[in-house]
Amino acid sequence: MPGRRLYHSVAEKIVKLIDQGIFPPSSRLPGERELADQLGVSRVAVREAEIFLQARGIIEVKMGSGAYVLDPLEHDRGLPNVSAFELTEARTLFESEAAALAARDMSKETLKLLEGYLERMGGTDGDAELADREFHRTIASASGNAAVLHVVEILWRIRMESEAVRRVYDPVCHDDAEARLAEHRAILDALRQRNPAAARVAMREHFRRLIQSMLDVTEEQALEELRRKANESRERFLTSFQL
Amino acid sequence: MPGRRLYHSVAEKIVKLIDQGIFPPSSRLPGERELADQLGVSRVAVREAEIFLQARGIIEVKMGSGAYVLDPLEHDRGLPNVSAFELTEARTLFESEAAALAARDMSKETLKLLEGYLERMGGTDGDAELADREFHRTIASASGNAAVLHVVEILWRIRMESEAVRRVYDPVCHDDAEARLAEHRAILDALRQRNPAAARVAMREHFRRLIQSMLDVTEEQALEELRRKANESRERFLTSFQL
DNA sequence: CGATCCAAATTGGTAAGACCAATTAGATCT
DNA sequence: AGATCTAATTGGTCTTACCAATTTGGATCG
Repeated sequence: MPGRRLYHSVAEKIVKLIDQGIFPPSSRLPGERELADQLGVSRVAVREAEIFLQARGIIEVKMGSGAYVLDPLEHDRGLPNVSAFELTEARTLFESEAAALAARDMSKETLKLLEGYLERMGGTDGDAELADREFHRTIASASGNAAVLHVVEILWRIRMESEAVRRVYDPVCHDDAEARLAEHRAILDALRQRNPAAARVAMREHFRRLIQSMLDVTEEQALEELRRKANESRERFLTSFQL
Repeated sequence: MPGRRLYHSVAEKIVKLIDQGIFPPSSRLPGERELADQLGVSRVAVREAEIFLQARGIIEVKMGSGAYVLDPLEHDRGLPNVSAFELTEARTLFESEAAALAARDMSKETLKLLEGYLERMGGTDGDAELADREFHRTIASASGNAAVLHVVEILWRIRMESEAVRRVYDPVCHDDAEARLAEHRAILDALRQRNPAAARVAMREHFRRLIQSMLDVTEEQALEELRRKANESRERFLTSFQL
């Protein structure tokens, strides 16, 4: 199948242009007739390619308007409906077990990798979140169990891509860099000692403090919401009085 | 998008016929011209629908031959490359934590559900595997944490759909019904006592015995492989001698 | 009677052309 | 400057024609 039909090679060419940034997310592809001209195929082949790409969630076709490149975030990514608290509780339970498993057999190379991520987490170049993710992913990988790694990767995908989770995590992570760094250092120390129980405890401690910070932030968000509603009531009352 | 274009409604009609079992996996759909007649649309609309369904991995189109319904197992399901042992180790760590979490607050309804699944697991109507899955899923659901449930569902999907895992699990599960039932009974008892530590231990014990059985099976499989290779060598030697 | 071969039938693949439906852009009017 | 209208541009559906690949059925041969 792949590559045998004309529409498939047309689709591949379009995807290449998207990947090269020539047509970034939200941009509009040339019209069917123009693309057919440029690629030296019939309009049917272009239409078929675009149907294929639409089925794959890569573009969206609008009648009379054109074909638009979808932002990858607009795909259905199969993310569950999970709150930040639920995610953090799950991470507490599962990532701590991954850390304990990894601590049994740490290599020098892995420890050096983790040290490097820790350093980047303390940096100021906006790379901290990615380094954080890689720190955790490296630990899961060091467990030597592909299923464990897969689960940790899924948890991190939820953390990075779920709107509901980000709304709570982002303000917390904005304010807690120092505590987070210290906790990750403690995790690394336990791993360096190849002490599974210590690694489990250090990882759980990290998430316990994270949940506490999240409670602070969500309380602040709830207070902000209450204040907003009180202001609305005040304005409505004054408006009624004036009428 | 959905339902707006003709090809989309054609695709939906085809999927309905597949879901109704009228065109089961591996069967061949009617030809484009015939489908176009039956549905009262042009052949182009049928082709477009089939391209869409092919992009979704639901059918496979062969030139000169026809469109064939794919077995769902032939999709790319995004399954990681995980061994049966890795999966079981991960389940040991993670499902035991889910059970401990669920044990904190078990409802009468959930316990009754679990009892029902246990009964079906002991039955002889080939329903045991599904009941087993639902037993575990219900526990994860009783944890009250959607992220935990999501992880357990993913682990079960790997268990059910990964060829490598099934090759090891199936012979084990064929032989160990009695032990499995007893272990699940122990898990249910711990949950009934709302004892998180006991639930964790019972779940881990279930997997410890499963891993032992898996070791037995894989040793048998390895011996079988050695015998097969020895037979091949013998046959090759005899053939050479005869030439 | 079974196996083989070959032509015809059937299947999907590609294209051109016609016309309809929806949107956008530009011109005109107030 | 904003509103309205029209033409241009866009995608949507269909018909027709012909090509490429596979399957089927009948004829022939051993």
